[in-house]
Amino acid sequence: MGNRANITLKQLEALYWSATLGSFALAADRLAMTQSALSKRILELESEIGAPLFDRSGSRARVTEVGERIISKAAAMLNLCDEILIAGRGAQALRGVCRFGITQLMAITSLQEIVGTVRRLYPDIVLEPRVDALDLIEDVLRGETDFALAPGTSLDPALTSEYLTRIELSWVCSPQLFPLIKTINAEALQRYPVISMSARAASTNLMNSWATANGLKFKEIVASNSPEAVAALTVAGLGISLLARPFVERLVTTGELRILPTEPDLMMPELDYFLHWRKDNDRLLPKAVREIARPICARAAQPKTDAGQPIALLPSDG
Amino acid sequence: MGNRANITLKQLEALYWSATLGSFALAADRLAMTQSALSKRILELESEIGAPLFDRSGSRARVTEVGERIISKAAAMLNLCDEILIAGRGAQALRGVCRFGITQLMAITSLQEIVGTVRRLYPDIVLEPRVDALDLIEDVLRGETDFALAPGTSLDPALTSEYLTRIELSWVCSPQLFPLIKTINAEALQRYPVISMSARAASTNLMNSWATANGLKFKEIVASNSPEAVAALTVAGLGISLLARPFVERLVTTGELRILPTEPDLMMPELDYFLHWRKDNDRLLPKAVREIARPICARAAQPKTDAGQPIALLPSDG
DNA sequence: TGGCTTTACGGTTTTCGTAATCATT
DNA sequence: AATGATTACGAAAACCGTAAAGCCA
Repeated sequence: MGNRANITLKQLEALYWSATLGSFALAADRLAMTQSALSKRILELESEIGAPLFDRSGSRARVTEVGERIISKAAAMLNLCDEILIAGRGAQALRGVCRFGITQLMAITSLQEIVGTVRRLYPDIVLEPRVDALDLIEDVLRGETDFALAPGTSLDPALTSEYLTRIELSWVCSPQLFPLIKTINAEALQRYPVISMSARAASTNLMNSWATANGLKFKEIVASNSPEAVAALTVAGLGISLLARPFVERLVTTGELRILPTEPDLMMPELDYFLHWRKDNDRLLPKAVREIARPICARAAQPKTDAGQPIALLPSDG
Repeated sequence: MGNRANITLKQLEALYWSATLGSFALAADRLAMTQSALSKRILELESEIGAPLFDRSGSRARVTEVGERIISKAAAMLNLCDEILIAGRGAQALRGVCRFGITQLMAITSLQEIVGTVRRLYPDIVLEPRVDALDLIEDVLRGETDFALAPGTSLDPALTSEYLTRIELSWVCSPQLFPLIKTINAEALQRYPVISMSARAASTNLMNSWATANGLKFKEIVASNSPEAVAALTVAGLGISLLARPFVERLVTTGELRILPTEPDLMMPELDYFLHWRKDNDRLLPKAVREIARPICARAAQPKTDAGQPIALLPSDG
């Protein structure tokens, strides 16, 4: 008699996700179950453990100190469980959902390969890429996503950021405008409106600091959160815009956009992409997906032509 | 959908015990459940893992290679589960059964203190001491017991044996015989029958090799597995016997037995006690009990008088 | 009020023990 | 025959979702 307490792996998984997401509702969503069922699981676990794991005094449930100490052990157990499954069925047995943030650029250049590789190596993993330009890193920190493929860094010590690749930014305009501008300088920026990304997008920040550093001023006419929209508006000839080189490559080859040379002393800094994940996220499944995404993203966005020269295939019209 | 496989801690505990005991029946007994229920748990676990964990071709189920790889992970998970419980309720929360082998001598000198200490530190641990003189180490190797407090060593590499204490053996006889013998030598052994423990008991082995080494012969008249019985027969004056010093102390103080001096060149070797446990038994609960038993046994059997001298409180009668 | 958590309740699924069956020595 | 593992089945317990109720901003 009097054997092991009846702690369940399901309970521990509920604890894990409730803690990392900071909310029972989100955890229930992630675990594909009802808030009510999840709440009962947590309550039951607390009764088994004999101490409250969450502080419900606020509007959202916050993890207690005892809970904090337990979470790492719970995560280790869940990982061991996955390892057991792998020992029996092979690595292909990894099963579950991996949610990650990715910029539009990376989505265009690398997502297809990521998804394909994951499907091949781990057919039972379900991917949930969230394509966005904003808050990708914050989503990782909040636990919303398992990792992010995004430019820029964060100073948060809870985050690991691993360098992936450097992306060139290019000023582009429609072919109609091209003969009127020819090159980016103070005068051109004065004359033609700039179609930019949202203020919080990394490329916009970069553009602003570049402009400030060079004493340039420009008028912004649109701030969309979608690079596709910015590109479309630029194609329509409404203004010039600063976009990632790999992103505009396709439109340049079709002749819808032209790349504007920059005067040498106005060289635009480049955008550094990183793979971001929470240090405490050492679960097997997201780790496996990260390992797949890392080399693909590092490689796919490299300039495909030689020696970092600007792409030399502008169809010389006009 | 498609989340973690439904592996259960109960299933893993069933695997753990079935493997270490090498039998579903014994494991079911230890887990206080039916063979049938345990069999179903294992079957279910195998279906989750996707590979057979036991080979049922023989009469008893034997662990497969896959099973072997999984067991250590399962044990780690069970330990983490205990640690979680401890993090919530404190070390006192350790709950379960610890079964160990112990010799009669250690049972008399130390068991009470072991049980008392365990009850004080871990009120929910149930102890099952198996008092016996035989096969204590084999029981550990088979997984029947979690550890053993026993003399002698084993060469089995699966076993860890840690030195505890050295026990002196004394020749004793009844007070009626004492004036006729006075000292142990070849003549005395020729004349008086020896009441000994079973042939497989450590003290008997020691006695035989001692006799051989010294070219002595004696006639054995009883071979009991109970030192209590040997002592009783000796008290009754049926012969002389060789018993552990701490064991006969009580009977010496009551005057029921007398200790026979040994001639210096016939010094009896001493009996070395060890704490034996299986290397792969790293579960928290038996470890906690081992840590308690170790110092108690190492201390309690030490000679309580100074300088290894024979105890000097023989009531000098007749 | 609105988002989030807990409680109440009914129906489904899982789990367990008894007893019978199968297999190996 | 005897020991040990599996199957059948009925009862008990656990689990989940819907719906209603509390609770904090």
